[in-house]
Amino acid sequence: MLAAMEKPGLRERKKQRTREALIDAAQALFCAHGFDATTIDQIAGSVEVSPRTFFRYFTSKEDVALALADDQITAVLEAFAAQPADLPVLTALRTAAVEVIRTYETDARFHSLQDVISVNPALTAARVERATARFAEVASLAGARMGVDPVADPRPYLVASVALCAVPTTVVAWRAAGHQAAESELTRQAFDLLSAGLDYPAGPAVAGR
Amino acid sequence: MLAAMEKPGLRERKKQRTREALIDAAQALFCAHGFDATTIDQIAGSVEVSPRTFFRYFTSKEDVALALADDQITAVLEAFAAQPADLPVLTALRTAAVEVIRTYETDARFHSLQDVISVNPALTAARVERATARFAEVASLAGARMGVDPVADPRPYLVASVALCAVPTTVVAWRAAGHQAAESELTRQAFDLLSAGLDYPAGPAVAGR
DNA sequence: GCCGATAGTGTCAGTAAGTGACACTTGGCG
DNA sequence: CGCCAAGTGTCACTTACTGACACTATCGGC
Repeated sequence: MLAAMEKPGLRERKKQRTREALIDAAQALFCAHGFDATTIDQIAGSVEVSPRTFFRYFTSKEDVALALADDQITAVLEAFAAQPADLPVLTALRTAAVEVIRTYETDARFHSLQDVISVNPALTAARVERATARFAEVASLAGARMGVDPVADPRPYLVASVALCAVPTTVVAWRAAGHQAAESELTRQAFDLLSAGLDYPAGPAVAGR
Repeated sequence: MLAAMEKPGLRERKKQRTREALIDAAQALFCAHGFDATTIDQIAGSVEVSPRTFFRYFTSKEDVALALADDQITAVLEAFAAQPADLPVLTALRTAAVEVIRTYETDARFHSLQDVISVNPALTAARVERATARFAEVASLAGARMGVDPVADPRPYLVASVALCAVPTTVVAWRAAGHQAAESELTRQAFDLLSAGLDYPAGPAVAGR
């Protein structure tokens, strides 16, 4: 079960190359013309592959756009599991998330794709959908960390949903509003605010609106 | 601008009836056969209207399914604005959300539609999309309540995204996991946990996995 | 009560996503 | 070489959704 580092055979490697090529082509086209304006025919065409074949690699147009986002979630999961066991949940999760985002932050391809996703509401929502599909995994890890049963206690689920869904969404909204701070910094900030609790008291009336 | 309670004319009323009829028909069909298995032709047909006309009332199939969800968000917005100004943000938002959900909780139609949405990932995602579109409104209200500028301070946005996106998602996940508690109760609980902060310390190792 | 502007609807033709069936090509292997 | 199966292309099809244009029914003024 562990030994699988063998060179995977010529066929397998070709398949992998096709997959990568499709992702690259899709990203390039999405960045150039936008998500909606790009057709499957174009993506497939620019890799010299039939549209039918595209759908043998990706279940939908969204799928190819979110391939990297999926990898990112997986990476956060792994980093979360690797944190020292005595850390409070959100602290561990924050550290994991920030670590992962730091890794991607230098990747130009990642950034332009990030923009493509942020700009398109349907894509943004689809990313949340992907995240939702993995709540159970995060909740399970969080529950173990807290020493509670994630089936009996709603808190691990809440932590998972906030981390996988609210935090990235907030970051996107915040960026879209014109604040160009680094993703990792915004993420760290969001987690810290969540740690402290969100029930801010009423303040003095603010001038203007 | 205030006087608009006039009987809106025969034409307008007919339009409204068609809209309601389409929503009802769609809901019935969705509940009976599921979202994907229901076609626009069926919905339009059962109201004796052309498919083209359907798209003059709703921009998409999702749109008709989420018509009620939109109303719900609007209701929460209004209830939030109506809360006493000296309440802490999350407390006010929690009260508003619980009030609204209580209202809908007795509506059988709402419940079956809720199930239709939860069961379909694409619909769930679309609902998140709708919620995301209204972050700015909630953030603005929250900012005013906190006495801070929602453009300069990320906290109102965080509150908005958690309330509109993470909380309902958690509730759905929690229900899907088999816990049949009332929506309003789960929502209240989620808000209370958020108020207290989520950074739970590491606990003793839990038996089982 | 007639009549013209206009809102609402139907018809038709078209694009694009996504799927199933089947035939073909090509890598892996005796 | 020649077989098997994975991978791919082709074709035909369904369905969501859109634009153009013609038709019908309401509403306003006369």
